Amino acid sequence: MPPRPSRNVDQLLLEAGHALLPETGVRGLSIRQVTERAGVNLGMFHYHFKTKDVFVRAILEQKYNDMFTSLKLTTKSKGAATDNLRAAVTLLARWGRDNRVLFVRLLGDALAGEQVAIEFLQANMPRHIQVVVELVLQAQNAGELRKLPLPQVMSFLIGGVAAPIVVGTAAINGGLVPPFVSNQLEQTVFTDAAIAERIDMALTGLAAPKKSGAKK
Amino acid sequence: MPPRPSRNVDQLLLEAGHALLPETGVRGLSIRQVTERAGVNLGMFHYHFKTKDVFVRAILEQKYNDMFTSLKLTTKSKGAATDNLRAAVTLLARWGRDNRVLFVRLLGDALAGEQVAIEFLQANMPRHIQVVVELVLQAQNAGELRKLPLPQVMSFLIGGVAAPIVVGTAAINGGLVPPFVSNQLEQTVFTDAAIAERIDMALTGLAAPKKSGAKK
DNA sequence: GCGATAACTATACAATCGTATAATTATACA
DNA sequence: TGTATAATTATACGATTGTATAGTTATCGC
Repeated sequence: MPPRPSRNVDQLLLEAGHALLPETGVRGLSIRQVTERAGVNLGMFHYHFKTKDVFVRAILEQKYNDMFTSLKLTTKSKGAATDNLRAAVTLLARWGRDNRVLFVRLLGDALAGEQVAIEFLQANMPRHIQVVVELVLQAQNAGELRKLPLPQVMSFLIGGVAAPIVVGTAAINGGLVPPFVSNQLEQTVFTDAAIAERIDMALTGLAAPKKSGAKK
Repeated sequence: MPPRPSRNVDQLLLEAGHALLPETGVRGLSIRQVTERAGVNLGMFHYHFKTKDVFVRAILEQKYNDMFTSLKLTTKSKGAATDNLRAAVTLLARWGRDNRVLFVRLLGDALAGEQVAIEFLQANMPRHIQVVVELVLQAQNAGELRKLPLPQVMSFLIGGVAAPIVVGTAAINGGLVPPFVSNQLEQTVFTDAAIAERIDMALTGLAAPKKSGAKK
């Protein structure tokens, strides 16, 4: 029973999908566009993946391995709680920056109600957020941070640290800003130093009204 | 020359558009859906508005009057610069909260590359942002805030204060969170008190390393 | 070389979209 | 009362979408 050998068209399709998805988002991704880019017959899409949902899910699953496996957050209990928190948030923020293009697109898709994007974020984000939550609680219990409501703390922290990356990326990708502003953004907002600075500022704002807070 | 009197179908269409746009966004807005909701023949759409772009622009223009005219920011030079900044940011943040549903949708549309949404935000946002920029510069020159790069300051300030509202709204609208979490969000993130708290935290983080910062 | 079998091609279907237009209707004035 | 005229209707065009399928092709074991 020897059939015709595969030309691995499914791989070509997935590669084209990886290239196109960050540009177009889920809703904007056209099957014909994918097959054309892959240099493959339209029928092969249905042959391998049946539906667009399955295809996108396959792409995101591969993205997951590229993105989330590089994000290893640990809750070590050594040292000051705030320092552990700072370390975790730093890792998370840098990871968001390094994956910002796809990440912003997924956020946009999820915001537009795209189910498959929502599911992906819902499935993969909370686990890592939870690490930060626990570190925040530790820092609060240690008296290093004020005991504000968790949603308030988390959204302020993530908003202050990560939102600059999101809006900066969106502005650059959307062509809203001229190139020299893009460079300025990258140098004053995207760098490790800028991230660290924002984290320090956020933690200072969240710090308990002690004598010396969490200044750098 | 007495013609047939109008039944003001254009008004009905605009009303339907106002109701649907925040739910669907620009791209998701279907002309047939609009006419159906307005109880009006499909042809009337082309008769009154010709194209979807014109229609959406008309809706946004009306929204503008509802939204932006209620936002009057002034740069008064009385009192501490930081206090003026705090007042302006407070107004801006409350305004964002009050218009959050449409606002988040427009952000999503713009993020998805929808031209008409981009133009609307580009045309109307910078003017109000500029007021904050100037107040930040005044506070920096007064030595009340550290002289960090403007993009860093603005994105941190707006991110920390407004991002919680945006993500909270998106989460609620997208049905990502159960109702009791929605209530929790609204009470710990959306209230005037919560906004004021975030602004204080952000300003504390941005404050010059003086003896006493901008604590409440 | 033959044939079984999976890979592949060409094409079509049904739905939805924005847009357009020819025909019909209802009115206020002559 | 007839008629000019704008408002309204019914319908269609062309493009694009995701999905499906009948038929063709190339290969390996025999």
